[in-house]
Amino acid sequence: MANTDPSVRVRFCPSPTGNPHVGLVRTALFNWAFARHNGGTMVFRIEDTDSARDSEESYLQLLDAMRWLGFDWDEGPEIGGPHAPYRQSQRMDIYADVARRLHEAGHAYHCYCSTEELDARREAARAAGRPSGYDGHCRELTDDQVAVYKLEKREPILRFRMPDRTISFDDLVRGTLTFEPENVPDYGIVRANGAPLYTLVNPVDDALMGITHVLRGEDLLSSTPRQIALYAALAEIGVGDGGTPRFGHLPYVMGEGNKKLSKRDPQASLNLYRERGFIPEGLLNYLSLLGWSLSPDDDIFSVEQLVAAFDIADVNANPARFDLKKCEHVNAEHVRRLAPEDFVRRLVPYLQAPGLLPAEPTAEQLELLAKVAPLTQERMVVLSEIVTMAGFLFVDPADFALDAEDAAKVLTADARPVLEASIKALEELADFSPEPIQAALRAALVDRLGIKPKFAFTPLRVAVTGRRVSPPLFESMELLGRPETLRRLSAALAAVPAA
RNA sequence: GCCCUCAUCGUCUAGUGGCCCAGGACGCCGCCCUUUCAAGGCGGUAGCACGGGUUCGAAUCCCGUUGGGGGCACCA
Repeated sequence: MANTDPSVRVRFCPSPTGNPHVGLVRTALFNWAFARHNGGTMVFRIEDTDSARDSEESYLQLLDAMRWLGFDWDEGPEIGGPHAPYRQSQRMDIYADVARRLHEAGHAYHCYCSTEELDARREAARAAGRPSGYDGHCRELTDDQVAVYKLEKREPILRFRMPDRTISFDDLVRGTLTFEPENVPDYGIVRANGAPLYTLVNPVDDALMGITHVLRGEDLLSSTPRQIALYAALAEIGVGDGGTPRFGHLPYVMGEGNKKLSKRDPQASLNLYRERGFIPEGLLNYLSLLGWSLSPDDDIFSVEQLVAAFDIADVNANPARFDLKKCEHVNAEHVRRLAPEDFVRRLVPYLQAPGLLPAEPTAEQLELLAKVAPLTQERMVVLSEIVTMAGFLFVDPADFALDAEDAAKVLTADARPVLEASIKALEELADFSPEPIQAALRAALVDRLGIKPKFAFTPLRVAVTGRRVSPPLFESMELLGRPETLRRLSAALAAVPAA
């Protein structure tokens, strides 16, 4: 195991817009694993400075997602900490003060350029083959110029003054990165209406909260030199302890084709995976494989194993495509590893969703679930499959219906003798449990009628469970009970077309 | 357009100069097992983007090309 460092302080700082998505989860996972591996501190901060896009609902979903995934935090919403509050919307006074001091110290200046002017000059720069960032127009305005702008009732934004020097840093996953000053233009840090921007609040809070390692998405890579410059300015005016965090830029999680998985992409939605019945163990295992690996020949591992081995230095730099098939496989492996009681407990909500179980299941219902669960555990990929696999046991007999396609394919005239012989054999059976059921049906159908097992049992399966794919047949019959089993076989017989 | 970045089977990856005519996993294709579907077992398919260097030796180091991705906001 790599050396650990308890002084590590990392943060996960999403902005509450839209639903949590898998890219966000992977970022949270790596930060959390890094903190826990080192015995360091995990800070959870909410970056809600964009009132136009942030929502309380999204904030609540974020908290819920973190808890469901099993991520805990040492400082943050609901538990507080030495740097509280941890929602940026509650820290506006701090930012206003820092912005003022930055301005006074000459690290930032008022910029009166209008959006239209900016756009026009940007276009011109592009056309001329020059870098298209801010051109420094308002860097050194004279008092007269400012007076004119004020007369025109222009409201300035506050813009950070980038130093005229090469900035390079040692990225934890990419090595040394270097940026020349002409490519890192001055940038806005406070809106004209006084609201601070992410470009200001993110580094300010990282400095104030003593963050030592910033592990974030690759999309923030090119803004890193700006933040490093801001850090230096903050140190100069006495904000934070003067240190600059190390940065590690995680590769993208890509969707279909070659585009980054975006929040709008349905395939990216964490809620979707929860609803389908992915379990946190499976999802986190799979997500960790996107850019990292535990060992050369083992893809399936626990969160504990991940934490024990995780090092940001081992993370790949290249973007990874999200592969649903593999994600499902990894999840299935973890479903199989669940302890039986745990498995049963997690199944309950998936049967409640379609109304197969009430909000308060009875003891009998839970007992039945406990009996059928083992028959389904190793053939299940996601938990919601319990509905199609075991729904036939929980559905009200009056509502039981056969899968139309399966019935049409299997319950043909040929099935008539099979059903008749089966009903007879099962009526006469003394002990209605799997072994005797199998023996009796085999004798009646395979031995006596000479039907191949596959053709003998498939019609029974459809008649009893409603579909061609189900848990083992004889166990299913036992759990259903003789009366209902016979009733369904008779109903199927009645529906079979005459020969 | 400018800047940054990435590049091993279809996909995720192992590989940090000799252990690699490249290992694992998912997928896919066969076969076995079998009351269905899975699971499991066995076998197969498929890759170092290209071109130059450096070196006794390169998937591994350097340069270039090509291709992918990102940034260039009063979003985060």
